[in-house]
Formats: sequence, structure tokens, C-alpha cells
Amino acid sequence: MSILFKKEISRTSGESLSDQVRSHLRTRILKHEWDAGSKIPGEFELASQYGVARVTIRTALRSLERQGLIDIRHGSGVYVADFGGVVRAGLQELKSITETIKELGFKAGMVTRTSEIRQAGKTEAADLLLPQGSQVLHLERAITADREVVAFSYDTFPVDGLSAATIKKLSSGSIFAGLGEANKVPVRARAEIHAISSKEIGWGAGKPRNGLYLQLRQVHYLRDGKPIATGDTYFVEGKFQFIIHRTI
Amino acid sequence: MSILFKKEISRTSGESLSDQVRSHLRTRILKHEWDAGSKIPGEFELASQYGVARVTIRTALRSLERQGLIDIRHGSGVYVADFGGVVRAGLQELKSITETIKELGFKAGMVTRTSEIRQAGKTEAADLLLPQGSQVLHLERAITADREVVAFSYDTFPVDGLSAATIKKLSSGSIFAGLGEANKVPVRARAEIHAISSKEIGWGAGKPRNGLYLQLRQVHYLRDGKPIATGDTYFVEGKFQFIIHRTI
DNA sequence: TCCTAAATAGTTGTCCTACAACTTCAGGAG
DNA sequence: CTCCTGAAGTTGTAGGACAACTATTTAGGA
Repeated sequence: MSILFKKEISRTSGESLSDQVRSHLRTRILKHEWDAGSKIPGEFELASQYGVARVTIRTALRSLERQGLIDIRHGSGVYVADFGGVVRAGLQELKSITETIKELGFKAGMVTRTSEIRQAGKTEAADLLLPQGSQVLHLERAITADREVVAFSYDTFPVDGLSAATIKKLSSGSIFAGLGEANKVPVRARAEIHAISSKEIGWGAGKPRNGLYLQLRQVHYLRDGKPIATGDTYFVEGKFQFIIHRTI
Repeated sequence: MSILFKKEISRTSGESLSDQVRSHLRTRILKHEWDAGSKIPGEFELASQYGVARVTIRTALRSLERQGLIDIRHGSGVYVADFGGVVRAGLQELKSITETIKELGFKAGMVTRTSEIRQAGKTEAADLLLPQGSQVLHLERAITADREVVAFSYDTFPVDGLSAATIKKLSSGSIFAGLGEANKVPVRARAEIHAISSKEIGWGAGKPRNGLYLQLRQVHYLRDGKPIATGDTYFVEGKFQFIIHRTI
């Protein structure tokens, strides 16, 4: 086949070629360009389609394999993973919750309940490697899908080094957009998972009666390893399906 | 530096070179050969140490990065991930629970409560791609760390194609060992995570009073994509720390 | 005819060399 | 002291070659 997607790949965007190829391939897979379980074009063919080297394709494919989207078999080919239906957003892909909700086909919304600048707490300071007493921005938000509350989120950012405009954008709820403007997009996060039953969490009409949540306790990191944000997100049990692809 | 670990790598073991290098590097990291946050030898140096090509080293390093053990920075080097302490087995690494417990430094144990061969249920048959009415081996076990119950596990295997010896080994509790003997080691699993509060789950003295569990609903797959096992594991909240490394 | 084994084509895994892009640090100019 | 520049070191990408593996086809024998 000829070169199909060379124009989709930019060598001056700051994003690595393999990351761009991965994103594009990911979209093609999620749009069902190939049936589940079927074979996708080989590495040589893809390299020619995107106008990049085979190494670059391999890097992208390896990454998609780890995400559970495809299945690379030595000597045979690359297959779309068939897990009996729709491939949902996996928990190990780092992206904003609202983006995930949109990808699942729902209308994502957000209601900010609290937005304040205060001193960092003890664990917050430790997680963010801040000296005690540093100023942080603290947000409390409810996240909705099709107007239904699916999670309550408590997030904290160090204000040092952030412009007033960025802080305002963060306060309005666009976390990833705000951090992106400040050129501080997290590329990695460490998340602890807990089952929580509590009446203290949540507020308003969307608060579940049984108080049952899946808690995600996260710290976000920049490319250079520095922590940039921390927070607890409480997902209302049953409103959100979490999937992890586990590999050796 | 000279060639240090060439003898650790076998070209006839069936396991790919990059997988062998990854395992070996993983051990070196977990044994704290390098401090957390410090730089490990570069790709050229590692390639020379193991007597393999740089591509092979890169594949292994990429994999370790996904597991959250290291941190690859373009133009700078490879660093041991520093997440404020010991890096433990993450949830997205597929390995037996008992193995994980051992790696964490505890004494792993197991008490089988039920072990029977019966007909597959509806969802079991669907998950395992079995015709209705197929025979399956069903196990109910309590998993302990230092004699304390940390999880209750309900697992199911199709009997067809398994030898009597293998079934006996499975019944005794050594899941991965039993499947390994039958040459049916799962290499991939799809897990759904839920927070559960129930009095129906668990038994005996280790059953938590609040009935709060983190449920892992899994289906295990072979390399060729065929499902080989399914099961629900209920981890007693607070007894086990789950960590996920999320990346873009 | 049926089954088995060998040849064959196609695909991923590894190797090699070279250069591009990026990070870091040292040294000099202001 | 601060800022800029350049050099050295490291990972990212390129391209070509062969090895190892898989799946299919073909040839041969019972």
C-alpha cells in the first residue's frame, strides 16, 4: 500500500514520532477499522503507511500491546485484542476523567464546589516534595457523565511557578488544559486503589446512599520526575467500569 | 565496562532475549543495585554488559518503564523511579498473588475451602468461550500473608484438555504451577475492579466485620488469545496495597 | 484417499551502523 | 553574578540485513 498517513505525523510538534503513531493507530483501532481478533497490517506495511522507520512502528505497537488493545505474535502478526466486546478506557492510561467519559460516549460535566488557596497539609507537602507551609490550590469537584454524578474529586496543586491565568484556568476545572498552558502536563502517575465506605465523602443529590466508593489516591509526575499534583478521586461504585490489562 | 551478564542470557531457552534481560534488570533494580532516583548505565553500556544489541536493551527498558520501575528521559538517561520508598509489585503485572505476597516479604499461605468439578455457569461459560454445560473445576480459597487472611478467591478452569495430574495440582492450590505443567501459562489478563460491601463473601475467622472488599474480576488468556481461567478475588480492604502506574 | 513430513512464504525478533534530537554542564562574555 | 554558547553524553529514529518463528502449501508414502 502507499503512504497514507504521513501528513498526520509531524516531526516538529515536540511529541515523539512513536507517540504520534500510537495515538493515530489507537484511534483507528477504537473506530473498528479492523474487526476484533483480526490481523492488522504488518510492521513493514505500517512503516510505509506512516512514512517512519520500522523501529518507530514497533515502539508504538509495543505500547498499544501493553494497553491491551493489540496482541503481537512472533512469526504470525499483530492482532486486535478480542476481549469479548467493547474495549473500554483502561485505568493504566493516564488521561483526564472527563476525556475518558467523552471517549466512552457520554457527555462529560463538572461542578466545582470549593476552590481555594491554602497551606499544604502534611501528606500533601510530602507527596509534592514541598516545604511545609507552602501555598497550594485545592479543588473539590463533582464529575458527571450525562448529568449523573460518577465521582467526587479532591485535588491539590502547588501554586509556586504557576501564573495567575493558569491558576484561574485550573480553578475553573480544566486541569489538563491549565497545566498544558503552563507546560506542565503530567506524563506519569502513581495511583493507590482502595475500597471505601464513608458518609463523609461527597455532597449533594449525587451522593450515593450506601457511601460505597472506589478511591483512587494519585500523585502526578512530570517528565523529569517532579510531582506536579496530588489528589483523591472517589468513584461512585457501579457508575464507572474500571479495567486493567495485566501482563507478564 | 566489560561483558558481565552474557552468561545469564540464553539464546535457546524459548524466552525472548529482551524478556530475559528485563527479568535480570528487574532483579538488579529490586535488589537496590542503584539508589532510587539515580541514573543507571546507559543503553550502550547495558548492551555491552549483556552482550546483546541496543534494540534489545531498549525493548526491555521500555517494558520496565511501563511497570513503573524506571524512568527513561530523552537526552538524559535512565533513572530508577523514585516514588518515595520501595517500589512494589504493581497491579498491572500479572503474577500469582502468593508470589506477590512472597516478594513483599511475607509468608504466603493458602487454605482451600471448596474444590469441585461441576458444570459451568452462564457467565463462566461466556468468559471462557465454552459450550453450555461444560465441565469446569471450581475452587474457593482463602489466601494468607503471615497467617492473616488477605483475600478470598473464587476461581474456575475448564477441565477439557487438562490431565488428571494437572487437575490435582490445581486443586491443591498451585494454580500457576499446575497450568505451567500443562503448558498453559496465562500471559495476559483482563481485570475489572469494584468496591464491594457484602456479608456473603468470605468465611471463617478472617472474614472482615465490615464486609468491605476490593473485588478483582479477572479472565486470564493464553498467548494465542484463548481464555484459560476466570475468577473473582476479594481483597480485604486495608490488608493489601494496590498500586497502578499510569502513563500516557 | 488419508496422513505425515518437508518446503515455502510471510511475520516478528534481533543485530549493526549512522545520524537526529534532546539534556546537561562547563566555560566565556557581558 | 547572570546569561549565552558550545561540547559532550544520552535517548530517539533511520535503514538494511538476517535469525527465529508461524502458518500454509506441497510432495511423498502408507
